[in-house]
Amino acid sequence: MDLKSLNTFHRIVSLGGFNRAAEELNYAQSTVTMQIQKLEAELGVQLIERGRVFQLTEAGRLFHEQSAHIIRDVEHLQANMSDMLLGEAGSIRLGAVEPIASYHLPTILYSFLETYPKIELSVDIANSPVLADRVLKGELDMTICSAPAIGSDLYFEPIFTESLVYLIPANHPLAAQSAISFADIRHHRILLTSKTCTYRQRIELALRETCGHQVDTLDISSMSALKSYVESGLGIALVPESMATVDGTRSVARKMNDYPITVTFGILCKTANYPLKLACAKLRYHLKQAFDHSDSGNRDA
Amino acid sequence: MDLKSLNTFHRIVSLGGFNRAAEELNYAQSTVTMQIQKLEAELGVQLIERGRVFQLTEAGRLFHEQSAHIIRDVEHLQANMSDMLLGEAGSIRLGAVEPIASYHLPTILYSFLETYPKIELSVDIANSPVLADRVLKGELDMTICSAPAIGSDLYFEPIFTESLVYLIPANHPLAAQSAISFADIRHHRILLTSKTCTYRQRIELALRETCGHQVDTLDISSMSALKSYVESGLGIALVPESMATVDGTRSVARKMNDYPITVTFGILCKTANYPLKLACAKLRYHLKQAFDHSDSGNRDA
DNA sequence: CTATGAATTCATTTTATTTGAATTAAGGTG
DNA sequence: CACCTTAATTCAAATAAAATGAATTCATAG
Repeated sequence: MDLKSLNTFHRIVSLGGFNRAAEELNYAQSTVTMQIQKLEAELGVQLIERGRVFQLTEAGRLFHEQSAHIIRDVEHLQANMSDMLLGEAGSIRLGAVEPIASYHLPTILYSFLETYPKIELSVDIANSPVLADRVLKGELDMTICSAPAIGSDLYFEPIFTESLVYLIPANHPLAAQSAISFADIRHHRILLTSKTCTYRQRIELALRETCGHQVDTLDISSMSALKSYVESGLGIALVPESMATVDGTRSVARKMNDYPITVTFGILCKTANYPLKLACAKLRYHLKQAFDHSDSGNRDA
Repeated sequence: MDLKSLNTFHRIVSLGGFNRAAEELNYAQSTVTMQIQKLEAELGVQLIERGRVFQLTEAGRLFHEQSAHIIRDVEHLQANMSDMLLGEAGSIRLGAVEPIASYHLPTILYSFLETYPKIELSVDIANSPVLADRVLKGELDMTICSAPAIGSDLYFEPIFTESLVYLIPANHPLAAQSAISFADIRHHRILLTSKTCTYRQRIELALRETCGHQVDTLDISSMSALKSYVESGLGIALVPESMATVDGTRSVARKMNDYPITVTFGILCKTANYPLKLACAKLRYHLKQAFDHSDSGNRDA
C-alpha cells in the first residue's frame, strides 16, 4: 500500500469524483485512475463503483473508514517529529493517584527520563476525581488513576489491575492467618481512605454486604499515612497489593479470601487532545511497557 | 513519509544495522542508506546514531515507537481487505445489555446492515458481567455494556454516558413534580434490577447513603419488564434516560434532583484480538457515529 | 441518436528508486 | 602504528515507477 495513493483515494471520496481530486491534488486525471487501480489491484477488491453517479462499493466504504486513522496518524507523527527539530523535546503534566505515584512511578519515571532526558515532566498527586477534573480543565495532559465515571470528553485506557490485600500490623492476631475473610475482620477496626477514593467505595459496598453496618471504621485521607497508622496498630486496612508488599517489617499483607476486590488503573486524558502530543504518547508507551513487565512478574510470583 | 522506508527503518532497528536489514529485505546497502536519509530529511531529524555501535537517537526511539502502530495498522488493513476478496464480508457476534439492545440497537443495527448487507450479525443479550465473561471466553467478538471491573485481558472503549431518571407511573402523586429528590421517594417502593446489574450497585449505594436501610425495594430481573411493573403502579424505578423517554403514556420520566447518577456504556472486547477484525471495526465505527449523533441531539433537547 | 461529463487506455516523458563499485570511518589486532 | 575488518556512505549509471496528454470508451440525460 502506498500513502500517496491512499491520500488520493480519500480526496476522491471527500470531493466525490476522480476529476475534482485530480484538480485539487494537481495530478492529471489519468494519474488518479492509475493510483486507484493500483490500490484496488493490491487489495484485490474494487473500492469505487464506476457508474454515472459516484459511489463507493461496500469494500470501499470499509476501506475508507479503516484507512482514515492511518492517514491521520501519519500526519500527526510527521507534524510532531518536525517539532523536535526546534529542540523542543516536549513537556508532560502528569497526574497520579497516590499509591501509583509513591510505589510505581519512581522507578518508571526514572527510566523514562533516562531515555528521554530532555522532556520536562511534572507530577501532580491527588485522588481520581480531582485528577479527572484537572485533565478536563486542561491543567494536566494526562493522569494515571482508576477508571472514573467517564464522560464522553474523557478517554480512559486501562493499564493494569491490582488486587486489594489486607494490611495488618505484624503483631496483630490475624497476622498468623495466610488469607483473611470478611468474617474475621468483623470485630476489628478498619482504616479507610477518604470518600472520594475509588476503592473506598468498593470496600464500603463489600463491607456492607458482608458485615452489615456494625463495622468500626476510621477515615485517613492519605494512602501512605494509612500504612503508618496500620503499623502503629490502630487497625487493619485494605490497600493495593504493590503498596503492601514494600518493606514489610512492621506490617504484613494478607490475601482477601472470600470477596476479592480488584482495582484497575489506567491512563486518563481528554478525548479532545487525542491523538496525544508526542511526549505524552512516549510516556504512555513507556508506562504500558513497564506495567506489562511488572504484571507478568507478579503472575510468576 | 513513505511506507517502504518506514518498514526499512523498522527492520534496521530490529536487526540492529543497515547491512542486515539490506540483506533481509533484498536491497543493496546503498538503498537502505538512501531510504533512511530520505526519511530523516523529510522529518528534519536524525533518527539513527551513526557511531561504531548501532544506536537510535532520542528522536529515533520516539519515531520508532510512534510509527510501529502505523505499520501494524496498514498490515492489518491489508490482510483484512484481501479476506473480502473471498466474498466473506465477515461476521460479528455482538453482546449487549438490555437497555441498549432494546432502545438503541434496533435503529443503529438497521442502518448498519443497510450499509453492510453481507455481514452476519448475532446479538446476545445479557448483563454486563456475563457478557464480559463471554467475551473473555471468545464466545463473543465484542459487547456493548457498562464499564466492567477490567482485567488486563479486556479492553473497554467508552461510547456514551446516560443519566438515570426516575420512571414513575403516570397517576402517581410524585408525577406532578418535575424533578425528584431522594427524600421524596423515602416511603415509596423502589423497583430494582438484578444484583449483577451495574447501575443496581450504584443505585443501592446512593439509597443507603441518603435513606439508610429503610427503603422498600423489589427486584425485577429484566429491564423492560421493569417498565411494565412501573406502569402497573407497583413502584418507582431508576432507569437510563433513553429508556424512559420512549412512548410515555402510562409512565413518566423525572430527573434526579439531588444525587444524579450516570452510567457509561462502551464497547468491550478482548485485548488479545486487538486490532479488531474488520467487521467488528466497522460496527465499532458505526456505533460511535450513531451515539455521537444521538448524544449531541440529546444535549440540544 | 447525439452531446456531455467522467473515467480509462496507452505511448511517452519525467521522476524516483535501486544498484554496484569505490570511498570513508571506526574500531580491533598484532 | 600499519593493517584488517566491518559498517555506512557517495555517486554515476541502470532500472523501475509514476505522471502526463491525447485519444478513447462509457453511460446517460436531453
